[in-house]
Amino acid sequence: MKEYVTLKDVAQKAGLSISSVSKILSGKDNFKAATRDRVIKIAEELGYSPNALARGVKNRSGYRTIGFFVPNILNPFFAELVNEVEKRLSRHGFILTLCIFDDDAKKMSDFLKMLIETRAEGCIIAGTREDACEAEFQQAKRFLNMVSIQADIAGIDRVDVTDEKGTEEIVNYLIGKGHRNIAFLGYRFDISVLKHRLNGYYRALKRASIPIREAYVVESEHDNQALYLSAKKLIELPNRPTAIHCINEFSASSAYLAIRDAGLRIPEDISITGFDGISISKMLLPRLTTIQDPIDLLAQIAVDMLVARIDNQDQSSDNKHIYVQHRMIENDSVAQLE
Amino acid sequence: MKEYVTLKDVAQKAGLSISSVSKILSGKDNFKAATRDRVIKIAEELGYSPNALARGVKNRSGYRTIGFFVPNILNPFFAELVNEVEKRLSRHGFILTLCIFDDDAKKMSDFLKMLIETRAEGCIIAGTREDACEAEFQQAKRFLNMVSIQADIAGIDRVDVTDEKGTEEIVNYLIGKGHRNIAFLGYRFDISVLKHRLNGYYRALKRASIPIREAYVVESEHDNQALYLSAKKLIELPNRPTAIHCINEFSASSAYLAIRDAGLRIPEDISITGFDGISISKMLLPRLTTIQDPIDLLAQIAVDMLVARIDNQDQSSDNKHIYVQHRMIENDSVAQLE
DNA sequence: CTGAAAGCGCTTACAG
DNA sequence: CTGAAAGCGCTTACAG
Repeated sequence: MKEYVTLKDVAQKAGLSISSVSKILSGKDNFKAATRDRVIKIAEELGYSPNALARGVKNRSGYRTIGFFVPNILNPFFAELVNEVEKRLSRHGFILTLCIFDDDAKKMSDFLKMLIETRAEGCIIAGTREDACEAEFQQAKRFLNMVSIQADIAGIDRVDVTDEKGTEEIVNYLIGKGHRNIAFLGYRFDISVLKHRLNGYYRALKRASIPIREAYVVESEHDNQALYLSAKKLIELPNRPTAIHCINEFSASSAYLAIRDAGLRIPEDISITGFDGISISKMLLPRLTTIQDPIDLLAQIAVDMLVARIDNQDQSSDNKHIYVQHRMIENDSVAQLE
Repeated sequence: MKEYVTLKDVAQKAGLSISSVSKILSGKDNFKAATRDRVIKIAEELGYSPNALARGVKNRSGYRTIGFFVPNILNPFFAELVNEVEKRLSRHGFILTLCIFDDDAKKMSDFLKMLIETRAEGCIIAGTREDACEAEFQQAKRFLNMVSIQADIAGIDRVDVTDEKGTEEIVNYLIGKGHRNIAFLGYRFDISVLKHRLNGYYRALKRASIPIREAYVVESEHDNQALYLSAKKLIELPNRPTAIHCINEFSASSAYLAIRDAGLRIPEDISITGFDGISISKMLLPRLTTIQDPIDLLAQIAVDMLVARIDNQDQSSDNKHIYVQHRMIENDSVAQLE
């Protein structure tokens, strides 16, 4: 550890008491301008920098930090979310510390522990797996203000997208275009958001009396390679689907790649739809028909709810659960059948 | 601020002294198993969580944090970098706190101040603007171990990509394909990395005795929209370039969009090249010919250098400057002229 | 096996 | 206008 100058050092050099220097340096003056200026100058010369830890022991006059849990950051959805959340938190004067937990429950619980011991003010949890660290999070509620963005943690404020309705709408749209062999790519049973999206898919099929085919619902890890292989598996099915709805655009982009590599065309051979509305998917050709969710709104609501809790403006004991409305964007990745 | 249980509370309930409880709870025992167990149980019941700030005042037995400065996180290059850096730091037992500074010098210097006051162990700086907060960074060297990734800060360890050579190589390649009207998209004079890339471009042109056209070097802010408009400007030039080398793939993707929207084809009407090798650019169709730089290596070297400084394994007073080798990836975005 | 005391760096009533 | 004293929550020699 590097050497730091303390109040004592400054006081010594200035020939004053520690408490006087403390008051001067934190602007709680009543001192002669001359001595004040002198002290400030000496502090600067010596390179004094207040010890935020010591300060923080007594009163949290120091820095206010918020932890942010994201499953990964390679999916641009989360990168955009981090961007929006950080921007807003820093505007409120908070520091963001990031935990990219990446399916590692130990990492999550270590980080949570650190937030508590370090007396952070709160945390935001995005898209965790179901019951990952559930017990730890429940305990942490006593110490930390918490809100979640599309994550299933009981008893905290929460903001969500209309996942089920959104998926239902776009699958309905596919059905309206004459598709009946519709696959569902990227499912993971342990992520609650995806359960809702899957439900939307089921509901749409049911309404149209289309039987559910197990082979059409493909589970997959959420990295590029796994998604690519899952898409490939779908394409090679004896009963190849005419449309694939992807649980998000990160998955959709892998599907594009797999379809292209198989020598097939979108949408002539296979139609594709997605979910999220992240900026990179504008790169996809043909343009992707998708469900857009407003990432900036998710971030804004989450941060506002959290700040209201921290400031005690919101003291209600029942939890908010806010749904943010999706919007369908029709583009060129879906063919009309027949 | 939430209520926390202290050692005193535990001691009281256990009928022991604070110091005894402290020793027991931090495992520095010599106590009867019975009393130890009792204390641990009481601590748990009460929900005791040690105050890391108080601990940290004396000795940094607590949490070790590293600050990471990135200009933005919407460019997947930086998202991937954050991912790699975070993964490695957490493996070394460090917490990452993130500053997305986004051209905001005030935000940078506030964050730097916070790192120092909070007694962080070091920081990593990626891709800053030239002389943004130069003075502050120089001062901070006294307190913080620092390394940079492609950023120009005097007197610290540094890792870079062979930017100039890489750009020269790919522009040479374009020239070899018969191109002479080659534009350079996405330049910003205040980012030193881009100066090196621009130099590579100039050198290649010079070697082929191609005169430099000012209109072909387009400055642009680095967000999607600005880049799109800059690309558009290039396309509409009376003397339209036959090839555009983009300073990175984030820019290239905007160029793709602009070209497509103008009703032109890649590479038949305009050839495109990029720089970085980020995963999303695999989505581009036709596949982008580009210079790949190994992001994981950049992160690894930066973290290793930083950790060596923190652990005092590296005490050398002269700074390392490591170059990581680029690699050209030939794909389908460049046409052979004539 | 357990505790009293001093100290980390700072702040904040309370005096003078 | 300035300082002595107590305290924040914890740790660590030093005693016993």
